[in-house]
Amino acid sequence: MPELPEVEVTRQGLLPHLPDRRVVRVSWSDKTLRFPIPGELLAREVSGQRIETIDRRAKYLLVRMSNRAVLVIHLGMTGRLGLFSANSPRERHDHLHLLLDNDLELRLNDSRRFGSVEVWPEKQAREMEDNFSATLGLEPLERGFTGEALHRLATGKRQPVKNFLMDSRRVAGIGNIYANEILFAARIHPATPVNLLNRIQWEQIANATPEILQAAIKAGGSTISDFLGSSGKPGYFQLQLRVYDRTGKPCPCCRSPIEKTELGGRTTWFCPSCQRHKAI
DNA sequence: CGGCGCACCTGAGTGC
DNA sequence: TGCACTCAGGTGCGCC
Repeated sequence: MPELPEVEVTRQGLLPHLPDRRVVRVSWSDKTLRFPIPGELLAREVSGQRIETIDRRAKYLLVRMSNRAVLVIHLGMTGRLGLFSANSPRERHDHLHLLLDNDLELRLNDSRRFGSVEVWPEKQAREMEDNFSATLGLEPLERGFTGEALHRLATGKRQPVKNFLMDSRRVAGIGNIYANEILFAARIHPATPVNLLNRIQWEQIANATPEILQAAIKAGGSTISDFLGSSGKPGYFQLQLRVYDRTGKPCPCCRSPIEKTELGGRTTWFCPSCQRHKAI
């Protein structure tokens, strides 16, 4: 569900409210998310601590505590993280609650339970974060995200470029919606094997990616069925989607009907006329 | 190592 | 109204 823009919108929504708040009490459901919720660590490393800040790496939110422990939250397909009045009723599928010292409660709701909650204890946080980050690829909104870097990452690989963009070990934060949109913007067919892309095409991808992601963040993310920002408001970028879930609708550039296919087990949309294997 | 299929879950939508 | 079926924004495992 949430991809980089939705996770970033969540982070930015929480940022004005979390730093300097103390976590008064932590509670959690007994349901297993992707992993069991680490109750003992939450009680020991998070409860009672002050929140320093909230960062994002790939699609993970990193809540940094004053003792240097880190609460790591992934929203999976249906996760939402938001602040609520502490005495408001909890909802079905609320799995984690952090009561803050201003009578607000940070709550994680996740109906499908593909999300995750982990804690890096203060003593090992540094090492665990380094190991974690080492498994993740380039951040699309950071300086190193260049055509040249992408080209280098793809050398020796033959996977379809869409799968490459969605492979978190190479590129962080891009999921199915934005992979489709980025390749449309770059005018590249999603099935093109990465070894066939030339340097101009990598530049097109490197340029289109942050453009699309920033536009989505600005619009508050995409609310397809259930994404809500931390304020409980939906996003509006779905109104700007040009190929995702638009089978048969006219391409915004050439009016050809958008086509649907499957790649890596994920539904894939593209314009058969604007996105050809051999561009330029 | 690379790439694929599949499993993990609930809920919304569709068609009969 | 109800039932059966399909599909969904992610990730990581086992397997070839």
